[in-house]
Amino acid sequence: MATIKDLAKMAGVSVTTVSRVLNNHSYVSEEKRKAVFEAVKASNYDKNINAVHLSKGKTQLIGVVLPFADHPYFALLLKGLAKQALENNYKLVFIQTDYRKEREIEALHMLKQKQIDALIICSRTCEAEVIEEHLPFGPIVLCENNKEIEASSTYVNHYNVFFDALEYLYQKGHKRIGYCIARKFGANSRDRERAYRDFLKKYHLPYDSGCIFDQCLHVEDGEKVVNHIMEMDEPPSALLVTSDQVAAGIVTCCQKRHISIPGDLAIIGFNNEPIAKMMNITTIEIPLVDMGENLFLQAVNDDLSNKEVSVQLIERGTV
Amino acid sequence: MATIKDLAKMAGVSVTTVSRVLNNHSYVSEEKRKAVFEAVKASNYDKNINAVHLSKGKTQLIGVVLPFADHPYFALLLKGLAKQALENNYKLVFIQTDYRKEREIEALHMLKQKQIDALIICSRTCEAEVIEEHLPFGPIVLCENNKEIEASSTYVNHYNVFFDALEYLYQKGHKRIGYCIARKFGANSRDRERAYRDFLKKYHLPYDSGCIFDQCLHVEDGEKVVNHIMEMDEPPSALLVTSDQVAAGIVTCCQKRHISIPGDLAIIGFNNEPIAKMMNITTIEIPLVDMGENLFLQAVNDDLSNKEVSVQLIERGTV
DNA sequence: TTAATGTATGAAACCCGTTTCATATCAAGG
DNA sequence: CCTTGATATGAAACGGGTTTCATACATTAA
Repeated sequence: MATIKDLAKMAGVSVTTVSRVLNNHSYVSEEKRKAVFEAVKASNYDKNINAVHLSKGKTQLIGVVLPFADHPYFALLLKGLAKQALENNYKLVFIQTDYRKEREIEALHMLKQKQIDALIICSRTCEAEVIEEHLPFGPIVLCENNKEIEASSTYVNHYNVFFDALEYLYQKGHKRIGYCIARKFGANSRDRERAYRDFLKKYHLPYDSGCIFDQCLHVEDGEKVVNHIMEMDEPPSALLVTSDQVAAGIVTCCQKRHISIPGDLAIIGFNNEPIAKMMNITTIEIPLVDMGENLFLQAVNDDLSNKEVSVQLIERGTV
Repeated sequence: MATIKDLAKMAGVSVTTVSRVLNNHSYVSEEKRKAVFEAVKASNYDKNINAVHLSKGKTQLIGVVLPFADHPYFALLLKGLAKQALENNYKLVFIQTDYRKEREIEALHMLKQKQIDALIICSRTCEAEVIEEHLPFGPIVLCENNKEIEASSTYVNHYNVFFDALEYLYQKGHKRIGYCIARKFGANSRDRERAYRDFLKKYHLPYDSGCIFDQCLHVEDGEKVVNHIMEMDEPPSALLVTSDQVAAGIVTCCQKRHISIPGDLAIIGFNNEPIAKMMNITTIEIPLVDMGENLFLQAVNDDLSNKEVSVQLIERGTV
């Protein structure tokens, strides 16, 4: 491949002038500009973008950390991220962690190594301190309600959302409510557990860890939950299910087993995924695409901000 | 940030020696090796990876072109890609095209600019010639049955698969069969249309463009299909649906409308997505994660290969 | 004893752009 | 006529690594 030096020789100008032409700087005569463009065409020249990156200290690359993409929650966040990346002339580096710390650290490392200009962590596994250590190397944006870390974030207030949803079910007469989450120890899960405990305390209801189902992510996990519930002495009469995928699985499975919804079991899903509409599942809509877009913008605008997004209960047929 | 020069000064050695230590080359005395490591620790040094990229002419970055990730088909491909990327110490650059040519070209451009070492195109929109033009700049891997382009590929033989599926339905007594696809003009869709026409010819059945539904991607598109079918004078008795998402939408919608499946309408889905199992949908399993893995490996091993993967009909309750 | 080989180290070239700085011309303003 | 500012251009430094080449000493084989 030709280099900028070759172009300079071909066009009979200095490399500086070539660079100026290629970057649309002013103060270049029309004559030389033309000569450079002709050389570009003749040699099928293209920049070695790595030289640009090195020189500028920027890569127009933003890292995105998420456990996996084959779930609507992350796929929709990613969609929003990708949309803004495109509009702002950035590319995304996709870092799939499977919730493994070392992979998240690898992503942080890319920031330190200047391979990416900023890092967006859609779901965190590392300790807060590890994140903080890397803050000097570039913007890190989080998708959680975390005031402890000095970083921008876009998040759902899962404490409030959960509490409100529990209240809603309580008003509908439910006294024994359970919930399904993806993993026990995420930041969001902890907020939800706090809300759950506070709710139980408020109404003097007993806490039963058997009503909390974790590892619930995909449609097929709904079946596990239903199987489990059928074996319980005192099964919950209502379930908060933090993904409509799982909610859909539960509803489908209950149909097979002739468990009436909402009669025997009420369900509130999350995210308002398309399947929730199709299956008439009551759900809490989270504007995931918007959140993705906002996360991206926070990553490139380096002033700190924390944005709480609002969610909406969509009442359908499962409560 | 400290540079390799600073380290050299601190450790009292040359930059060459520092580089050797950092890259684990032999022929460095234990004494100097130690001195360098101490300097690294003391200065919290890390490489500027862009300098490495420029120097080596490689970035350990592989571009992935796909229209969007919020669909199991692409999300699962991506999962396989990400798995192998991790194992082989590469990162993926995620390029969402929404099937827009200019974005695909941008991805090809990244290859020319050496920002990525190879490009994997999961779903192509550009003309073959555009791809071919970029072949000199690095490996391009395709996810389609294309012998015309001199590139590696991993693909499903959609002609055969479609033909076999149509035969299967024909043996079950269906004479009027339709199908749902995502977009009319992809490579896969053309193969399928050929199979469809050949099948009709073989059994002297009439071709009716009204039995072909495109823009079918998500669950909610299933509803559109059902609405359309209900208004047809001669509706198909069976449908090949190239995504279980849509198949699930159709099944759900038919339940609401009291259309019996498979009685009034038989359905064969594609991909064997989890929802197909939950909803007992007959489907053709495509090993998407494996395909993703293979695509990745083809991208980094630069010898050409074309791998046809085999699929499997999973008979369940919708035929 | 000598030639060949292995070990150890550093100077300098190289990868390929961007940017600063110096220099020069020309037109407008005072 | 002189100063100032806009226009135009190029040499060289810079970003920060990797790699080639040259050199030197210590072994080892012949």
